[in-house]
Amino acid sequence: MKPSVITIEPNGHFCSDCAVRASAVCSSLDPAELREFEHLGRRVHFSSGETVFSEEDITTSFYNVLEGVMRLYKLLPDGRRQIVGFALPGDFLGMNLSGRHNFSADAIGAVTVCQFAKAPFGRFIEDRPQLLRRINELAIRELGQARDHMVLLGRRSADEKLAAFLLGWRERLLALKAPSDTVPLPMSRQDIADYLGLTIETVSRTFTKLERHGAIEIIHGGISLLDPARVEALAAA
Amino acid sequence: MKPSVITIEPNGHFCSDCAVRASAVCSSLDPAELREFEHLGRRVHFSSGETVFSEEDITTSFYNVLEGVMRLYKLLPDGRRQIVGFALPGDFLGMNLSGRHNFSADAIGAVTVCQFAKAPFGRFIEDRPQLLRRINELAIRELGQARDHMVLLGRRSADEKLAAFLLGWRERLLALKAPSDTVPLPMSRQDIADYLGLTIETVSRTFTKLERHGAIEIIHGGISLLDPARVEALAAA
DNA sequence: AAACGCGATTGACCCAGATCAATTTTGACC
DNA sequence: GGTCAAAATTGATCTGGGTCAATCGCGTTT
Repeated sequence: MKPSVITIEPNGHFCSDCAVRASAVCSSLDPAELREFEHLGRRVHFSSGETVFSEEDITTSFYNVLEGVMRLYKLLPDGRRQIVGFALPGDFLGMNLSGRHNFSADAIGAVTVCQFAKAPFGRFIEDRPQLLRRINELAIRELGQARDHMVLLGRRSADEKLAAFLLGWRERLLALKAPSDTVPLPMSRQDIADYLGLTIETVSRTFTKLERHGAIEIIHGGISLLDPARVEALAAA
Repeated sequence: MKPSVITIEPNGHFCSDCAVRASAVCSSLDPAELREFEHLGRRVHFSSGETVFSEEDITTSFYNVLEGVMRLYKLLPDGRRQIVGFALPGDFLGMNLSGRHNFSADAIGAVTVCQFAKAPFGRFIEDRPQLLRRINELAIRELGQARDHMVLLGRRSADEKLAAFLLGWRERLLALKAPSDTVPLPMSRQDIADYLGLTIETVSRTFTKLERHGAIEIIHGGISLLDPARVEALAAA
C-alpha cells in the first residue's frame, strides 16, 4: 500500500501530555529538556495497511509509536515473510548501523507516530547521555525479546507457539491497558502465522483446537482466555 | 560442565596490545582512558565445554571475548535447546535489564575473556558517553543479526539454513582472519542443529547432500566451499 | 593393537504441519 | 439489504524433516 500520510500536525501537541511520556524514550528527559524536545518531533498519522518505512529505505527518521499497532517484517526475494515483531505505543524505531532500516513497518489499524528527523535528533542526543542510556535500555530489552522469539521459532510446536504468543501479547498489552482475560488481536491470522513461522491454516486450526478443548474462546477481534492456566501449561511445555 | 577457571592473570596484560583493541567496546576509548580501563578487567581462561555463565545467574560481570568461540543458548524445561548465537573475539556479553543473564554461554574450545565486575564498569561508563555509544552500536548490530536469524528460523528450508549459516559464519570470520574458502567449524553438528532449528541428522544429511552436489567438501574441522556461487544461490533463494 | 567411547553418518519409517482446494463468514459499499 | 471481495475456517492429501536405530570413523586408553 502507498505511504500516503493522512494528517500532519507540526507542533500541534505537547510532550508533557503525551500518552507515552512515561514509557517511551522521552521518559529520560526532564521537563526543561522535554520542551526543547517537543520542537524536534511531529505527529504523523497512518491509516490501516500503510507502510511507515521499508527495509531497503535509507533511514531519515526515528519514530516513537504513540497510538496503534505496527507489524515489523522482513521479506525473502520469493515473497516469504517473517514478522520480526509488533510495535506498540512507547516503542522506538529507526535505530540501525547501516544507515538503512533493516526491516519494514506497516500500520495495523490507525497508527500515530512521533517522527524525528535523524540529524537534529542525533544532535539532541549528543550531550544527553541519559537519553542514550534510555535508548540502549530499549535496544537491550528488544534483544532479549528477539532471543526468546528465536527459541519459539526454532524449538517450539505449533500449539506451544500459539499459546506463548497469546500470553506474550497479553503481557505486552498489560503496560497499556487494564489486565483482562480478553485479548484483542488487531492483526490478521496471516500476520500471526508470519510471526510464528507457521501457515495461516495451521494458526486457524490451532485456535479451533484450543477452543474445542475449552482453553480459549474465539471472539470478534480477539480471543478470550477461558482457562489461562491451561494455556500457560501449553506455553511452558 | 563445571565452571572451573584454568588461569587468572590480574593485570597481567596491556589493553594497548590487545588483539581486540580495534573492534571491541574498547575501540571507543583513547589511550589515557585505556590505561585506566586496564585496571578494571582481568583475563580469564576457560577450557572447552566450560560454562562461562548461565541463563538464570545474577549478572555480576560483563565479558569481552578475546580469543575463542562461545555458544550462547537458551534451554526449555524439557531440555530442548536453541543456540541464539556464537560469540567471537570482540563480542561483548552481559548487557541486560533484568539483572540476570537471559541466556547461557559455554566455551567451544579454549576461550579467553576479559572480565569486568559490574559495578566498577558501570561507574567507569557513567561519564564516558562514547563508551556507552559503542555498547549501543554493538547491541544494535546484534539486534539486526537476531532479526535476520528469525527469518532463517521461521521461513527457510533446511538447505537454505545450512547454506546461509556457512556463508554467514565465513563472513563473521572475515573480521578475524584472512578470507578463505575453507571455513573452520569449531562447533559440533549438534550445535549447528540447535542454532538452525534442525536435528543433528538433518544437518548431517544436508552437508552430505551439498557435498554430493559438488557445492562443498566436508573436511576435518570444517568445510571447504568448492562452489561458493552455488551456496550463495541456495542461501538467497 | 585391541577395546572403548563419542561424534557423525546413514537408512527406514513416521508425523506435524504444509499444500491444495472448497466452503463459510465477515465486512465494506452501493 | 443485496452484492462483492477479502479473511477465516475446514477438509483431504502430501512431504520435509523428525524419530528411531544401526553403523561408521577416529582419537584415546590400557
